[in-house]
Amino acid sequence: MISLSLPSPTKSVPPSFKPRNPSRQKTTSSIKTVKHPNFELFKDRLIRLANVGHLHQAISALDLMTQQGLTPDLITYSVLLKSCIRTRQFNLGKLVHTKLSESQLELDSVLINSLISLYSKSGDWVTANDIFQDMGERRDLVSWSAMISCFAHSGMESRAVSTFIDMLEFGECPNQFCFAAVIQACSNSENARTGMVVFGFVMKTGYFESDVCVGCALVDLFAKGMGDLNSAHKVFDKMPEKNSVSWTLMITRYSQLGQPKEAMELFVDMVVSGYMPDRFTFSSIISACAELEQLSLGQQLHSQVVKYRLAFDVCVGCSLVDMYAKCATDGSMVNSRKVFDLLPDHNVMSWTSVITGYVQGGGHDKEAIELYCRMIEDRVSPNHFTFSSLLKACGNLSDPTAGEQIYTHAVKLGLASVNCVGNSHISMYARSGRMEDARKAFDILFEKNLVSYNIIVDGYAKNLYSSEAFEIFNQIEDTGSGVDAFTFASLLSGAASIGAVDKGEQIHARLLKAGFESNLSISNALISMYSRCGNIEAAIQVFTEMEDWNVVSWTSIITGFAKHGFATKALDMFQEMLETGIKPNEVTYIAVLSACSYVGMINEGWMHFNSMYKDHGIRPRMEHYACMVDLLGRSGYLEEAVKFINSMPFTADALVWRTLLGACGVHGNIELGKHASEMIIEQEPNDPAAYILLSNLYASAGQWEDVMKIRKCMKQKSLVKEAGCSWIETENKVHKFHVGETSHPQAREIYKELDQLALKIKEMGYVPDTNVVLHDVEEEQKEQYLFQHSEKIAVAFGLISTSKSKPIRVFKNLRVCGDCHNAMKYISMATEREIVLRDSNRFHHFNDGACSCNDYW
DNA sequence: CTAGGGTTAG
Repeated sequence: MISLSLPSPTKSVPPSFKPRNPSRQKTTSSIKTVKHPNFELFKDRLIRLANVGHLHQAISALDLMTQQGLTPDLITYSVLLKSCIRTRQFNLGKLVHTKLSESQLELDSVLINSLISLYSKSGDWVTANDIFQDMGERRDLVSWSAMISCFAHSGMESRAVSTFIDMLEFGECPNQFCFAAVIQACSNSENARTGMVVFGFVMKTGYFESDVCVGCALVDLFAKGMGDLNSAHKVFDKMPEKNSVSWTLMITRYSQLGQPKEAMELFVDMVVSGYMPDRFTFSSIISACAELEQLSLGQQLHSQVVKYRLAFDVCVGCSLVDMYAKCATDGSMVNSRKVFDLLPDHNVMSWTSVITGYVQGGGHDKEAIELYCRMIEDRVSPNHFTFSSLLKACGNLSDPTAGEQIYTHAVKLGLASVNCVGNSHISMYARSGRMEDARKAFDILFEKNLVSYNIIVDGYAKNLYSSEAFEIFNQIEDTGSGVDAFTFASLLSGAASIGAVDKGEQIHARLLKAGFESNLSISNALISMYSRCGNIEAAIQVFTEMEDWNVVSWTSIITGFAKHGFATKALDMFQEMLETGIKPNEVTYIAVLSACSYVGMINEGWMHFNSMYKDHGIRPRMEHYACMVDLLGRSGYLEEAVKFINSMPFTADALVWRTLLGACGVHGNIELGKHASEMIIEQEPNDPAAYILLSNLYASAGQWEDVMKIRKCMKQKSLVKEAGCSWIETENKVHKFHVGETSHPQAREIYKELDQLALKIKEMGYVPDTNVVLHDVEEEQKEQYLFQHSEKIAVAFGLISTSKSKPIRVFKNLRVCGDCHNAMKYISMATEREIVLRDSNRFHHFNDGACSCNDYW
């Protein structure tokens, strides 16, 4: 289960612990016996300096002693080392370690245990473990406990547990320290079962009653390990002795496990019961504010901590950095950064807090990586949390090159084997679309947990590798580690991306069985799965049967109605949502505005656009402006759309211009289209979409020379158009088709069906729209090209392989072409089948010769 | 000599 043959990373100053040369030892002891008259004097002074924390001076005193031929004894070193650990001056501690190695003294277990503690606390588990491994006979219960604890707080909980088991086999009997450490390691979903065994064990020993630390560890076992706050609270109530640490722990867990209000109430209880809140307590309730996104309360607490003189404490500082980042409604890091910059001392946590703030705030990923560089310059060593956030930033940026560099740093520090770093590494590749690398990163993990599985399943699903996604899903069920809400959510969104409604229904059945019926996020995922798979009726049913709705539920159903062309229904739902007192968010407004734009409701669109800031304080973002450009442009108000773009409070990005270019295509406005594509190319010179859209525009106007020019330009830049493809799910399998696809086993039947369809619909009045063919060839050949379009192939396959009672649901990665749209109407009439087609933008329901979009798209 | 509360991946 646990590999001991980890690649050994390069370490800083690895002192040797091999047994000393015996003759040399004799010399050492002979020096020791000859006591210089000043020896005790030097030693006393040194110890006094160390105890008051003047460590630099103490180390100078140590050097002076050695220069004068005096050999400081183990006690002197021990005091010095402890002081370094206590004051968290780990670099000085490591310096003492080097001097200790040079002194040739033989170390006893007490001193070595201090060294393990030093490296453990400085985040260097590799060196701590090397020292532990080299101890041999001298290893005692304290060493084992220190090592277990080291693994536990280095994010290697399973290794901590296996070390504990090794210890038991070795014959050591655990004490309260050891129990506290191993229970801590068990306080996560992977090891909670083991934790419960230890729980039974420890309750017989009496350590629960006698030791607050054991009690705290048990509170966490239930809270973090089992996710069961009620039981955690019961343990807390039963603790015979409480202190501010145990109170703070309980408050923190309430806040972290989604009950920040209860955390606040408990804080009041604590103060009323006469316990003094300290820096950790403040830190915890400031975090509760961040959870509640209550900026004003957070600011009040900020002024409180200023009064308590805790404002410059690193720990409180971290939570303030986090709170200001999470509560900034405009995504600005200004306040958070101000708090960070004012902190007099920075450590790993404060750096990690601000980096994480930048990453989670969205759109500040580059700054996060810059901060990391500054952190390195400041010689602060990052830990596994830091790397998690940084790799996430690289994933957000789709920049696997930077990610690989950062991952290399993690490898060097021995942190790549930490679960959350490995998981972020997979996620980084998956989000950059590099699934093969993601799979490699997944395969090299020492230990896979549920999160690892969820990431890879999600990656496969989002990148449309459906069979791989479900293969992994079956593996999860086999491992028995339990499928959780995240897995279901990933799978549902995967099924939704692919449009695999049969799979979606299966997952639905499974999650009902697993008891996730009333889980809000899952229900929301179901709404969007059914809607995105083309079954809006099922989506409505899920929505109606829910017990409670949040803004995501409402937004999902509004988006569903909008995408399926039911604009009025979408707007009615929005109204209803406001009446029930739910506050809309940015995403809700994207749904509302696009509902208007899909059907050309200009007045309503303007009304909502103006109201979003005025009535709800939501500042329109680029996407909202793009919706308005779409609404105006496609309704034919191209000049107004341009005027609108020029009046925007920020520079329009490529998305906005691409939207306008699309509208120019619909209305054949070549001049404006040229302008729009220039604007896109200026910002994204290597975006093939701009060239393709412009070339389509020229082609539909018959300007073949211009088409050729664009082709040539694209070739020079080696830009490739995203290949169009369509797919359909039948009997749990996704069949994917590209243009002119012939590799499908049933290709012969499919093309036969297509030929028959062509004849039939032409008789009914269908005229091929050869204008959309972008090649300058003969008419007849153009018609042939048209009947090789992927969406037509997919529909033909659907017709020959599905039963008549069900609608045919086809999905396309790009926008549906004009000729296909027209042909689908005829096909629906000729075959008396409903055809549901999802393109990159919206749904088209073809029924009896008409489309639900009323040809407005 | 070893211990408890603050950050993290989906």
